Amino acid sequence: MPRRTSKPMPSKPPPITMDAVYTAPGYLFRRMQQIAVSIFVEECSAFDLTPVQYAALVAIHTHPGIDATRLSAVIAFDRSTLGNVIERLESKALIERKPSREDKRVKLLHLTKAGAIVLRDIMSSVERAQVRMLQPLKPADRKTLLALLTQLVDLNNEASRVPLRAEDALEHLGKSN
Amino acid sequence: MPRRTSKPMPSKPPPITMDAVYTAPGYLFRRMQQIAVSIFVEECSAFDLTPVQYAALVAIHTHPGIDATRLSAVIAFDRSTLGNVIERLESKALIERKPSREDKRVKLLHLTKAGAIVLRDIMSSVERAQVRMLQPLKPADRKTLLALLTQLVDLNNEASRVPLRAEDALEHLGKSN
DNA sequence: CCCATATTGTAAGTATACTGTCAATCGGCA
DNA sequence: TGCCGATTGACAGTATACTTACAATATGGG
Repeated sequence: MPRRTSKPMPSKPPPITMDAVYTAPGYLFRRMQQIAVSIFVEECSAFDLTPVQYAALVAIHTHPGIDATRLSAVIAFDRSTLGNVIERLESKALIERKPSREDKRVKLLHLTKAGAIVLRDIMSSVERAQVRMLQPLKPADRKTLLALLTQLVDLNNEASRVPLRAEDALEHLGKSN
Repeated sequence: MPRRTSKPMPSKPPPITMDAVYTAPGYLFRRMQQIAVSIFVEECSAFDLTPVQYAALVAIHTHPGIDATRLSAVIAFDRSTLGNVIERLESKALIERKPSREDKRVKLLHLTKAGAIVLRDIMSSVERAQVRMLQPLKPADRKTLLALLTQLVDLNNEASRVPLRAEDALEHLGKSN
């Protein structure tokens, strides 16, 4: 009697169903990202800031005088993408870009007064959005998911096109003007 | 002695650190999505298909003769976004769009021979990509994460701008030509 | 049967998120 | 010191992902 496991026969591939999409981690990550952005934008609609713009503001606040390349490493964005984000934040007068005196290539980033105020005021809305994303889960499950996700993102850091390099942010200290 | 919890004093907000970004679920979802796309594209580079295009191919294969609006509900994409995706798949000759006889507004979608072959051949690469995304976790943790994520996406379905409506796919049966 | 209302695909506009490429500039090494 | 390779910000090009708007078409109620 031919045992199924004896020799790897050129067996028929399984039929393709929607499960090939619905149960794939990649699909779930994409869906969850869509949902997260949607919730964020809704909660923060009064501030007209996207999640990406918020992250950039926080990073510039935390690292005043950082340049665009280092900023991209600190929040794990592509340098090209970040260029546009910075432009929009500048046109909304939330940040300033001033040329460095020591390196004529770089432009140093600072929050404006308006930027600091917006950042301070948006925090509670952001917090509400973050809570809402996980709300449907039981509290213990929220912790579990967050822990596993943190772990997975960290361990997969190098697989990303733009790995997070939080340490890079420190390099600009001591240089700047 | 003034108890901290007695009356909601106008207390100082906590200082803003990068943790306001790094520990936020929304940020982790975005990072994980970046990583997932990166791994998918890498594993499937031989096929020149994006994750979104792959999902569309599977759905059209599973629901031959579906129209664009119903397709968007089945894979939870925006209708506008899907228009461009369909265009690209058509220009690669992986799908066909033919006008319906009963409703002059709709265009019915079918895989071409080439599309069916690409879909069949890409499956193993897709599978490898999905495995790689979760690889860094222990097997038990992979199951936990996947279960929680599936649950969360499902429970948050309505929070998304384009909720998944898998049942919609059935409506086109019995109508079509 | 006719018209108000809804649906369908498409298009324009904005915002990520990448890939390249490029000129200006910088830094280290011969 | 002078040049070569690396870095920096900018730009062009592609692909999601959303918004609003619109014309063509369908449908149901009066």
